[in-house]
Amino acid sequence: MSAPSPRQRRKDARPQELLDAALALFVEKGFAATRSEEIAARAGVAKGTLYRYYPSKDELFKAMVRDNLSVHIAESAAQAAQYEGPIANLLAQMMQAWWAKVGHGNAGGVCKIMMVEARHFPELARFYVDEVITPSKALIGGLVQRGIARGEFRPVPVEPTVHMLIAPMLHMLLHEHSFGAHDSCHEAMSAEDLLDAQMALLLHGLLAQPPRT
Amino acid sequence: MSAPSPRQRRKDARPQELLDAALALFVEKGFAATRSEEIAARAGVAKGTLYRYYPSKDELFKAMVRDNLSVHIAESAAQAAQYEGPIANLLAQMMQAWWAKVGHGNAGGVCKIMMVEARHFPELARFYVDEVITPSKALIGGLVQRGIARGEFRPVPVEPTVHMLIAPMLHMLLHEHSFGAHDSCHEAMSAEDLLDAQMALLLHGLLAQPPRT
Amino acid sequence: MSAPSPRQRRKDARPQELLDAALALFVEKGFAATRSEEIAARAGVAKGTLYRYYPSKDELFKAMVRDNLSVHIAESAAQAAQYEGPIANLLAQMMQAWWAKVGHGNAGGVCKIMMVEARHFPELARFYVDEVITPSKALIGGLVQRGIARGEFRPVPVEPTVHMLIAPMLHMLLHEHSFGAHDSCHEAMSAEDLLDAQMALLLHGLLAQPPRT
Amino acid sequence: MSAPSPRQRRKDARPQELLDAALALFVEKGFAATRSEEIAARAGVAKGTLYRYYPSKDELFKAMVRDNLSVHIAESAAQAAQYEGPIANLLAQMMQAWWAKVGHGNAGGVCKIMMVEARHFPELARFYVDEVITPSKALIGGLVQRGIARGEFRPVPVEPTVHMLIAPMLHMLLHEHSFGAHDSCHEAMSAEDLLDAQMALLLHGLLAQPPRT
DNA sequence: CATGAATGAGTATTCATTCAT
DNA sequence: GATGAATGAATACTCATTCAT
Repeated sequence: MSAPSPRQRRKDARPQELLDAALALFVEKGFAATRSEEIAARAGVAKGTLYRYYPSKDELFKAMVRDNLSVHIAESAAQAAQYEGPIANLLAQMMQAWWAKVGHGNAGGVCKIMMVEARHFPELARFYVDEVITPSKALIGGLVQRGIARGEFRPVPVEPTVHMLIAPMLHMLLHEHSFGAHDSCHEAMSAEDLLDAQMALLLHGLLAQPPRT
Repeated sequence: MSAPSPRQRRKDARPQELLDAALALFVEKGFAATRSEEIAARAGVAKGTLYRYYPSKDELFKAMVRDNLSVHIAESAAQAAQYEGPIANLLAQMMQAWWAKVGHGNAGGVCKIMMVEARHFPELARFYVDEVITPSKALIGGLVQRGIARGEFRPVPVEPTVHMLIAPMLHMLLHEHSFGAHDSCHEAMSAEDLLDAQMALLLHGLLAQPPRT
Repeated sequence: MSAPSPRQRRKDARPQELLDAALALFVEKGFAATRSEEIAARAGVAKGTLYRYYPSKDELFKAMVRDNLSVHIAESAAQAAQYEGPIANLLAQMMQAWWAKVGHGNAGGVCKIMMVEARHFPELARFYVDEVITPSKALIGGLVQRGIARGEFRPVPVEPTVHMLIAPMLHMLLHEHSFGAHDSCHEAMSAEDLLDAQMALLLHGLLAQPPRT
Repeated sequence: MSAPSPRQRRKDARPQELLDAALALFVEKGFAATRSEEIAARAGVAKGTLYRYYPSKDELFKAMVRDNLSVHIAESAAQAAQYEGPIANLLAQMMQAWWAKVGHGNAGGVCKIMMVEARHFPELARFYVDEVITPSKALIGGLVQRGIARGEFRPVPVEPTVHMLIAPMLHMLLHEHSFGAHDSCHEAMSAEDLLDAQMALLLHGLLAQPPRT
């Protein structure tokens, strides 16, 4: 019944604090170049303490990835199921939402780091494919099919269309994480505007009745 | 007149052999996780021999990247300058050619590894942006503008269109290098067919007078 | 109030233990020929532990030199300032004291090793010149001048006299450290007796009124 | 009967050229810090060629030391045996000659390097003691005794006197080689003048009838 | 539980030495 | 003989992990 002591509160928050620290540092410097002591320090604990929560650097990495995946997919799927109206609008809206919530923030770094470390963590790569990539494609693919079914979209092949919807965002994400400091092509346009324009371009090719330009 | 000795022949080939070994291993395992001795072994020489040709692992990495870049860009630019006819055809053809020559083979790994290691080699990242990314964008962007100018394309904004043309290929490349072993979505379609379909989709949105489907 | 744990006690003693081990080994085998692991082993710790205390072999060397210098100079200077009486006696006494405290023990090895490694550590060489050699010469030179001023010594040139006072001791020191095992000339006379005799000889040339032999 | 070809002449000179290169580099940088390739380069030959003349770096070092020792001792001994006149003059003259021929030039570096590397080359240390140190002491000691016998010197103990005659020169030699770049005390006096003054001081204590100052 | 001192396996790099040409 | 390409033993240093306090 007694309220949790500050110490207890602290302790309960530890795993998440470590995960957050790991996320930030792994994204910034990569897995190999991040020392476990740095992560502990950033989380405000001593080196040894980290190992009370995660038995190894590898396990911490896996936990960090799992913690940052599949956050928004179920959410988006539910949203999509309920939605009624033009699919094109929903797609555009979902892209913007994903960029705002995932792509832009640190969590987007997980996409990059998964790509980088996939070879080292095959188990995690499979997990990522099964839990993130495949569901995401299924979600988008389902929407494309709904669009075709309701006559909104032309009868395009689904898989390439899904790729065309996903690729630009992921590419922007990776590019910013890798060359953001060196390629200042985005001075003229914000990432959001760029996404919008890309979406418009794609939808123009997708819609059965393109808007008059 | 004297024929080069086998030893000499061997010596002349060494740098390229080391570069090839480095490419394969860096792509497969990442920079940090690749031991310099492994590279030497794969090139069929002893540890110390590597250092006769490249003074450090870092320099070897840089040489490897430089060796695999700027090979196809000038080539494509020349081809584009001479071309007369529908831009759409040229674009489609260039994409296929790039995929066949770069994306598919080991050289494509350089794109992945640059993305992965850019943070560790800022100097190299800048080089890559200046020598590869910027020229590539300029080339594609120029073609898009020619297409618009000759009335073939709708008056779309150039930059997002360039992204839409580049992203799918790069995304496929990275995806295959990272999750190829785990994501078997490509069983049904070959990468080439996928690219074709993506291109068709995009061009449909791009062309002033889309073909009747 | 809490007693320091054995571990803590150990930790506090480590730096000195490492310094002592380094002194012994560097003197015995030279800087380059001493492996850092040997030093650690001699101090009773593992390789890695050494690097917790000194960031590199170079820094360990520097710390070791600093730890063994400037200990006796200030002491001797104070002693000299207070002294009243025949300078000759003071000089003789100081020589004997220096030999007993520095020349004979391990600390004397620092003189040898500084001589040996000065080329490799120019910064340290300057430190040694400024902190040890120059003050020592100043101290001895001051005493010679006092001796001349009070009519005890002939009006000899100061600098050569200082050299004549210092050289024999240093020469003995270096000789013992280098050839002690091979040159058994000292069987007949102890180092102390030899020093005494050398001193007597020099003073005989120095004193305005030599003792009748 | 045919005159030796230039190539032959070159070959005959090789060992000495290698020895000279080794001397210069070992003195300048120390044994461990001198790479055998540097020595070869300085002698104008390739790395492998060095090993045709000396089977190892160690052997080259030993040969270099032997080549530079015992050059002037026999000579001086002969000179001393013939000499008639005041011993003090002979001693002063021998010191100056030794400094000019050995101490000053590169050959003097051998004294330093012997001191440095004695522990690593015990066999060489013994050789040095037997061939250089002991004969030198014997030569000087004999002169001191002659001086005493002919009433020129006071009846001083021989061994300490020998030390007092040798130490200043050796000390100057070592000091210059180690701290020459950092200790500019010799600005006011040349080494030769310093030696002269030291000698005068010592002789004043040595002579039965000191000159009136 | 938390800590951080201690550990030692693992790696990049150097350089004396060999030997095919 | 002379060369210099190739070798691999040797070593400084790092950092994930352990465990006594």
